[in-house]
Amino acid sequence: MSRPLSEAARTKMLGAAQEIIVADGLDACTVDEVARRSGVAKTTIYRHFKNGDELVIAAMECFKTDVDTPDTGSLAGDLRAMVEQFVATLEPAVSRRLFVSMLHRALDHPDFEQAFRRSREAEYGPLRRVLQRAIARGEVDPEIDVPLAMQFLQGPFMALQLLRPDAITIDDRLDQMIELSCRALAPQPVPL
Amino acid sequence: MSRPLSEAARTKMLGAAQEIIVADGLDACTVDEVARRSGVAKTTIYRHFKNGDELVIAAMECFKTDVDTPDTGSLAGDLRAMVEQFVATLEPAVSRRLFVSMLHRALDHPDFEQAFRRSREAEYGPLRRVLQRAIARGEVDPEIDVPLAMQFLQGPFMALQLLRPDAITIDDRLDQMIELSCRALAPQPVPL
Amino acid sequence: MSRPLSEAARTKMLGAAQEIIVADGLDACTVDEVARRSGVAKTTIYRHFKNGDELVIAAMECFKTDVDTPDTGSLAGDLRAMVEQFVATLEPAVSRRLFVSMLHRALDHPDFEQAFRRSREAEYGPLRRVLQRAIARGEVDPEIDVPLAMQFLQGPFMALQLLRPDAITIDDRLDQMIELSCRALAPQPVPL
Amino acid sequence: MSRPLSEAARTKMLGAAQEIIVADGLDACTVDEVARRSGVAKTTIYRHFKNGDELVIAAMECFKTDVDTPDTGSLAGDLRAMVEQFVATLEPAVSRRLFVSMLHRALDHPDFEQAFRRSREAEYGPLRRVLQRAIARGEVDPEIDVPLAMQFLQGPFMALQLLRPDAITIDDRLDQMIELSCRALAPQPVPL
DNA sequence: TGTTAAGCGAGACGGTACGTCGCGTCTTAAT
DNA sequence: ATTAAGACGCGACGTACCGTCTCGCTTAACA
Repeated sequence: MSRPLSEAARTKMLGAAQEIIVADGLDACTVDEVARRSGVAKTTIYRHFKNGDELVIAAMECFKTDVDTPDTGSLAGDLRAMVEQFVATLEPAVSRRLFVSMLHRALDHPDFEQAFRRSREAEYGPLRRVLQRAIARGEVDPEIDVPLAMQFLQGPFMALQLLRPDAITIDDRLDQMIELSCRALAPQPVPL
Repeated sequence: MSRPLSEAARTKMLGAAQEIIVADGLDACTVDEVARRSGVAKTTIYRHFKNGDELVIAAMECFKTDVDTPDTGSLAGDLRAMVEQFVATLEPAVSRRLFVSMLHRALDHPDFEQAFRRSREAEYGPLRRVLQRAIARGEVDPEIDVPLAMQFLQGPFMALQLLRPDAITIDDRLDQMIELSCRALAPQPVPL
Repeated sequence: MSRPLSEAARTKMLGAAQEIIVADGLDACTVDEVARRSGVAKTTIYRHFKNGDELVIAAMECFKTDVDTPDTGSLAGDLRAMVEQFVATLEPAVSRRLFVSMLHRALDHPDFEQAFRRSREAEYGPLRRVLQRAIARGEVDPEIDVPLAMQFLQGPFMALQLLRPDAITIDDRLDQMIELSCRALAPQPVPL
Repeated sequence: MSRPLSEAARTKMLGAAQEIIVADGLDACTVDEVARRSGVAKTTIYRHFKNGDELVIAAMECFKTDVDTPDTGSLAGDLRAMVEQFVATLEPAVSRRLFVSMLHRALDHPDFEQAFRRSREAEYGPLRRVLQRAIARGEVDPEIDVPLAMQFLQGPFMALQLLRPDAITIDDRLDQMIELSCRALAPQPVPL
């Protein structure tokens, strides 16, 4: 019966939060700073979110974009297309920062843990579809354990993303990696 | 005419720092807390280390243990042995925390970035030797790009460690993943 | 063609305001609190008064009671009667609070300054009449400056009211004070 | 055995507090503002004073100056000298503000009540001595109740200070009022 | 008797102060 | 000179009010 929470205020504060996150990282995204940058009063922020963490999590959710399910006709092509989309969506250095920061916060804060998990799920569907199509095509061993295979596919990519400060680039190295992954999952040749 | 830095104090503070790190994580390891727990004065800490980060890094270095180079006769066996040693060295949940925290700090602090890199290098030698023996045995494609192969071996393991809150356990899943990794690197069967 | 301001609402809010003022003092009489206690919405309050100050001032005006002009036949008797009426009108501790609070607000807010002045003028008329009758009776020096004498009469009373936390009581001290005041205003004996 | 509270910090914050008080009044003297103006951190202020009220009270105490006991040979002269000193010490408009504000805060806060009382006691000694000398000289009725007389001397002056927004000035009005006060306390002429 | 402008209740909004916490650094006093 | 203790500046936190503004419902005056 009373005045609803202002959508404008919410937009402004989430916008500011996202700016801060992209520019200076998750840890710079404090309630005070969001209030300063957005012009929204701190009290108002606390009306929308019960604490600073919730604000940050909400801002992070906004980064989520729908992940397409490519269909290039080959597993390698599909994987490459997914990486390309990933890279196109967010500056690789930024996404690396965010990934690490989320992982870090998730260590101690269940809310972040869940948010992180949710954010990863967006990729699971497309990847699973890609994988299953590859199985159907006979590119992948039909007896493979799908969750395991998915984790296996993500692993080298994640190592690349995390351990290389220069982050991911679309290059030969990536292609080689994808090729190795495909080979691992390929149906075993029947031993003579 | 002056007094050398007390080795006893150094020992106490590093010990306390390690205790804190294992028990509550890297972020709990502040100068204040180390002073509290060790009984060593903050001033003293700052005499031994130019700032809190250095203290933490020094404490982290102490965790480093020599990584053996196993020789079981097969790549899969060697990899498994390495994982087993890794798991035996430090509680998996703890090592996961530390890995993530280091990664996080490395984002902004070059000192941590270097420390992190150094800590990883301890594994590179043994892993490289294991890999090269496998090449010699003909288990791995001799034309493989070694750095790439290493990243590829570490990747799935890292994904397992990071994305599973229950951390790594030695089980079938691990074995399967090792098998996939080996298969990825195996020489290509000569097409008929 | 529209709806007039509700008299009922006005009554409720002024009533609540007065209750608060008497019970907890002027500073507790905020728009929020009046809204809470009266059940009238803040909006409505602001529709009746352009701001909280006006509400408070209006509530204060309601306390004003006509001050009688006593006629006991002597200046001392009249003064005492006035004090008695003053004390009977409002709990001394309360009137002390209000006096001080009004004085305080008057420091910065001209509206309160005027309200305070108006509230004091209610006493001026009766006091002036009492004084002039005393002059007529020969109790007071006919050449006295009337405004000065009035302020002089109020002074000790005000000191009593302000500086004694236990506020004013009708007692010997008061009688003595009145006697001294009368003596000061008495016609000077002609020096021989 | 540890580092003592910094006298420099204390000086800076009290100085800033006094500046604020004189310039903008007691109510503008908030912890935040003192921190801003003095450059002293808010936390440090709370190390020196357990809350904002204590800071304000401490700042007020600094205004206290020794009140001289004049000796002009007549009660009227002494009173006038005291008023002159009072006026010379602090801008009348400022002292009026402070007086009212202190009175106001004293209503609800015992700490301020005591501070206010203490601040007034500085005048009591000199005034009492002046009064007693007047009694000795025969200017004042020797059977007078001293506390009553003092209140009586202060009262008209206080009325002047409080009720005149233009505050006190040294002028005829003041002289007349002093004369009335003296007359009130004068020994009663023996009735024939 | 239906329309409609305004009153009305509820509470969101921006603002400012509060007092707390934890950090890394710096200073004193004592060993 | 080293140590212990803790003050210092900084800045985020979350809370409490304040006065104002905005919503959506209701109601009273007019047609």
